[in-house]
Amino acid sequence: MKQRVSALLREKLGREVVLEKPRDRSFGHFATPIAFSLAKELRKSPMVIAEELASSFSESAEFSSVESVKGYLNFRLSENFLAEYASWALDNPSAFAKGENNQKILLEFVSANPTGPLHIGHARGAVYGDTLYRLAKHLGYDITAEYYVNDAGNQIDLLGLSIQLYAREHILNESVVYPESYYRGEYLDALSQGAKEHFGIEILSDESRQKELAMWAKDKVMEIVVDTLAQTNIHFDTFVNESGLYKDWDRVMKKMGDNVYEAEGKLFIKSESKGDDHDRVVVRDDGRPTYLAGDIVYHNQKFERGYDHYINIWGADHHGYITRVKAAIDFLGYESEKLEVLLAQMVSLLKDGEPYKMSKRAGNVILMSDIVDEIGSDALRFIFASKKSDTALEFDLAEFKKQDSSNPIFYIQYAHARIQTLLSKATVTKEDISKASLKNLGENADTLLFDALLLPEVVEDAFNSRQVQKLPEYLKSLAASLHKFYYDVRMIGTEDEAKLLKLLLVVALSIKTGLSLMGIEAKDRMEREEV
RNA sequence: GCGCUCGUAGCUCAGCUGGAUAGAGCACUGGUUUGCGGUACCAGCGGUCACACGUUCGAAUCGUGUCGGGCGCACCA
Repeated sequence: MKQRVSALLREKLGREVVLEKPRDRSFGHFATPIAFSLAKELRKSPMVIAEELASSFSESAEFSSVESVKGYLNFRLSENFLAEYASWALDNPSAFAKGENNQKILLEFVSANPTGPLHIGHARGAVYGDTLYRLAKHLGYDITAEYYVNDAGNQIDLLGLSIQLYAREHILNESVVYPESYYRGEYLDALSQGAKEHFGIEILSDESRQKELAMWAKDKVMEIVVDTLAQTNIHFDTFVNESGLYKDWDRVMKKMGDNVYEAEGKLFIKSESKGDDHDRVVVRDDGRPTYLAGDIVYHNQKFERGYDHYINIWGADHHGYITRVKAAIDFLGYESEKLEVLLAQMVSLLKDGEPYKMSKRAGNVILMSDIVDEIGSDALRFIFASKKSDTALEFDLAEFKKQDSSNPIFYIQYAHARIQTLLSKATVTKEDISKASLKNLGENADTLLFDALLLPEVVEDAFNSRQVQKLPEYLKSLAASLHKFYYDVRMIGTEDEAKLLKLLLVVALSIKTGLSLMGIEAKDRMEREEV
């Protein structure tokens, strides 16, 4: 709709025009303050310009009215236009709100180390990434969801060690002296039991076999990770293992040319010349590559695969890392502007107002799977998608267990279910409904119809701005409009039943489509809580 | 110290490509149809949009500075 209006204005004025939603719906469906910016160049008052523009639109079929108020230009879409659009959407539900972009995008997210289960911090990036992914797909982008598996380096050695430590204490009943850093958590129990069965009990105490143990275990951990993500409707198209990338090492270094140099027996990249604080070590003096080394070969491989655009979602604690990776991409001869890094901020949890502490050292990490068990995948997704990803978030678990309007996911689901209930009570046939006209519905209904048809704009805006919270915000307000409408207007058994139900179908379509873009399935009825 | 980021109602957060009286939910107070699920709806209460200066016809939104919170400043990942 908005595109249509924009296009008309562009045609008329020969320039892009800012369109906004008026705060007060009585002003119309769309508005633009264009007259203010024209005032200077035309040397006329904004009021006069707006008047002139308004009258020039009087012939358009798309608008029922175009008015100028205090210099603003307010557009009201015609019933015909809205009705036709809505009918089209109902006839082509799977095409509703879709777009026609064909850019190839590589979206990398989660990429948690395969050394333990996902915790609550990973969940935020996971939900954010998957929501972006769904939006992009819907808009027609050729997008690939990728998980980078850091299965090389210290953390993997540490995994082998940690399993042995755990097994020695709990399976072999030895007394163990713990080093400064190692992993802990319940999952080690399953891993050590599994290792015992797979390799035999000797591997649990043979230090020379730690690597072998770790390489086996990291695949098991990835199974846990993939499983947790699947619980939340998150799936990846591709997984790239860091360990498989080093065969290209020499070739990649050659590509970097003289942006790599040796000093003190180590290999550096000249990242300082690209705005970094100082040059970074890529290979240590003992020959072991650093974390950055892995990212260099990985990003080289990404760019060799040839996408139009790259998006990485990283935890906010990695933001200092962006410059380095971009520097490396430049050195490799690619355009680092094609890489967009989005940061997901920290999450802190409350339960009934009390902080829910997460401490790695004590091993009582809050697992993503625990939260899913506690409040369900839908609520988890909704919470994380509802907040701007780049601000720290605090939320209370208890709020999302409530079964009433204070719980937004419940509220939206209830709106959808309410519509289904009404449809099941209809005294008219499906055919009556689909043939019904959406005209002459009255003002309340027109407003609701317009709100429901806004989804395409919201989807596009949410993706383009990378602000996925716009979608849940929209769904909340659409649900509110629906509940209010339900309260104000009696539908079943009235003269207008067919057309009103058709209107509700449009609302349901929007809600259902919107929820599915958030990885949430719309419900047709709410289960009453047993009291 | 340097860099990034955030500071909007008692709480959790929207709004930020500058635009018409600053929004929602929670909490608190009070209401609601002799009707489709009251698992809902309405109203009230509550704000110097951290502060200052600047740009502009117009600033919560842009710029600079100050204060405050978070994160980062590894040859750890």
